[in-house]
Amino acid sequence: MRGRRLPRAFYARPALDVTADLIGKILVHRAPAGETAGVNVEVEAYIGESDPACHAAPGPTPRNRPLYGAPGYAYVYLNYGIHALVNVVAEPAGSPAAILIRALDPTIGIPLMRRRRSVPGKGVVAMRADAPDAELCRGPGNLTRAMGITLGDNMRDLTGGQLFILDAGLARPVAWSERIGIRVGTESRWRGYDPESRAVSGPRRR
DNA sequence: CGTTCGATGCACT
DNA sequence: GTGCATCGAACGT
Repeated sequence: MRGRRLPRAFYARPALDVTADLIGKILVHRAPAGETAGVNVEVEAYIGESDPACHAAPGPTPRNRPLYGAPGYAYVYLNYGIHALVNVVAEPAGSPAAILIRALDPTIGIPLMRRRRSVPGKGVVAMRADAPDAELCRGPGNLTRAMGITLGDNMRDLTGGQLFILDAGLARPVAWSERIGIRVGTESRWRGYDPESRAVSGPRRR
């Protein structure tokens, strides 16, 4: 896997710019079990205390602390008591914003991803063995499971650890829509995705 | 095709 | 005690 690790400056920009530029970049996780990686094909921005769907909406709390910190760090939290969801902190420190990674096009470590997904967990059903590769990282909860990303990765520095994002020079088209799965803040079309990828979550399948 | 619903942990009120 | 930035099985049409 060739490419340049995204520097802090990439993340220290307006969240929507980061969101758009994240599509086509490669999320990499080097774990003891092996390396996994995939191309970002679906991401969502959560921006500021005025965004009711953003975890910063209630103001600073212990949980959302990473959002207020420096950009280029991971924000991982437990959702529905079951899924670890991974975000990338954007914008300068003090401006709470994050981009949720919702789907990847798997490129490296596919057997390892398949192995992880095949293990049933708490409230999680094992993925069918005959499921296509595009299903491995389709959806934010599925993606962290396949990549081996856990709550222990919260606040990890994406510019200097085993979890990082690579610019491999891939060009992917970007389409925009409303964010998925939220009950407030649905007006904002802050979901960016690659309309040509089959790994994108949501109702559009085939 | 569509909608409903249970599993599960915890931050926040 | 309430409500999730989910997932997939089970059901209805």
